Amino acid sequence: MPRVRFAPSPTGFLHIGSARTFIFNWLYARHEHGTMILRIDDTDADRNTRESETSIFEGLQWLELDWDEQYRQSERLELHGQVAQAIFRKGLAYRDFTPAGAEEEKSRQEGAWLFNAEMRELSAEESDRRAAAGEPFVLRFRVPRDSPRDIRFRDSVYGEQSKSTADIEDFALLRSNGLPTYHMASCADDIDLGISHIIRGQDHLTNTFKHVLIFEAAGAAIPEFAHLPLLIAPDGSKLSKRRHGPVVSVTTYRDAGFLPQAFVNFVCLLGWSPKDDRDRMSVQEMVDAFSFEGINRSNAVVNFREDDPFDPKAVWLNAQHLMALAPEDLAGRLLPFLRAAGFEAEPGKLLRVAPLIRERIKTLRDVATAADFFFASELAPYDSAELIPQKGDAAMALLVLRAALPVLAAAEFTHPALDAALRAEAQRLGVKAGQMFQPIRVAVCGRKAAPPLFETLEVLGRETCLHRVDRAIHLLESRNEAVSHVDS
RNA sequence: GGCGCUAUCGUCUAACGGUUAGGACGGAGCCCUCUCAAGGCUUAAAUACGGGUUCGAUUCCCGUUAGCGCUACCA
Repeated sequence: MPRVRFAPSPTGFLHIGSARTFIFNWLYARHEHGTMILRIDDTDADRNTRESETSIFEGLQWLELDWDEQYRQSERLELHGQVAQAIFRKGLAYRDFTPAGAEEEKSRQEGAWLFNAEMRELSAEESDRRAAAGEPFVLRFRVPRDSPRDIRFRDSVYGEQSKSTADIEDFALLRSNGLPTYHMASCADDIDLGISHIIRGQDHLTNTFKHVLIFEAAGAAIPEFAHLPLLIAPDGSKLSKRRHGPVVSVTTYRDAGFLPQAFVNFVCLLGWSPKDDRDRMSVQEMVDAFSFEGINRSNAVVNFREDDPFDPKAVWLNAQHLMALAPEDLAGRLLPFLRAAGFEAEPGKLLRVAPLIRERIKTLRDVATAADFFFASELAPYDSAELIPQKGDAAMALLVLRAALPVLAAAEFTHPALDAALRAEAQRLGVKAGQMFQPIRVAVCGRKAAPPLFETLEVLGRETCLHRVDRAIHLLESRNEAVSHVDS
């Protein structure tokens, strides 16, 4: 049974790239009926914040994906130290007493810094003596130097990988404050937690050679690796909080009214393909179809813009998922957005409205602009010119609306009955059906673009409809007066 | 600089040596239609460049170019 982990470091909000790494791990775990582990990699006390950790959980919760085990790296420091010690005792690591940020900097700038021979060759006696004297040191891995050999591993995405030890520097295992570095803590935990597959961003591909060295030194089995191509901005730069702001945060998608399943769908299609022509997929379909073979190797652009923070395909997918939702589910998700926009929405009514707007909204948040007239007690002001139908004039609008009043007052208030009655009235008046419907639509909705008229009337109810049509008539009358006044 | 990785329409991708290089988003057009949508149909749009290998290269190899990553006592 595979065991996989998502190991974010709490140094900012959960961004879309990290979320994708979580999703790929989760998809693999669920596909293989394995174990999904969440591990907070918080060994860098200087940069970790509690707020960031909270926001990461917030982001993960929104995804509606779960995990089976949870750990915090800072609570496992003892283990990391033990593994480091074991490596040290085997002579595979050494103490480096070079003060932090000392002259080494210069030689590093010039290029190939691999190790400091003086420290690497320090005698055991002197090393022990200086350590005992309390001199701070960094514990470094002693990368084999005598006869360079190739470190190899097979990546499930990128294939066979190899790198000469001659190109790997003596990296740190323990910092001078005694805390483990990422490499150390991560490998020690991966060993201890029995991680079988490490699925992470491609930015770790070259780090993996170091990790293989650590696994070997610790006498542990080497896990499988699957590195994911990176997500990048339209200009090719990597996604960053500083440069791209909140558009890279998953909570931005949440707050904009994306459905988690749509977000998961969008993100999993970035760098992975089911190899058939499917694009809109349910979470279960993604789980079923997921495999490392479907992951490709080149970076994927999240196609956002300054003026539009969301990739058009994400928006389209969201609309697709919105339409696939059961009305009750949709209404339930719409409600908080409606309330946030200041509408006193009653759930029963929303359930009737939801089917009318589902094909007309791209995000949940759109409900505020698409369904406002259902919930507002008074219509927002609109231009009376909107009431004038195609190839008609104000007089026609007035005629139609006046005629509509008694029909609306008398007809059975159902979709088919209203349809029949208003069509008949249009015919009687000698106007086209559209010319009849449009003024009523605007009178009732306050705008031209709206859901189908009869369902709308039905949901709105007789009283509201009569009131709004009446108001529209007054609007037109005062408009006519104004016009004739100008004419004379 | 060193090392590693990558390269198909604007974007996400399919084509594991032989296709008129396919699909999706977005764009354009048409249809449907009480508006707006949704839906349907049509259309423009790509194999970075140069060498090989091969009867035949998007596909395999080499080089160039470009991009990305690592090169921290960050992860």
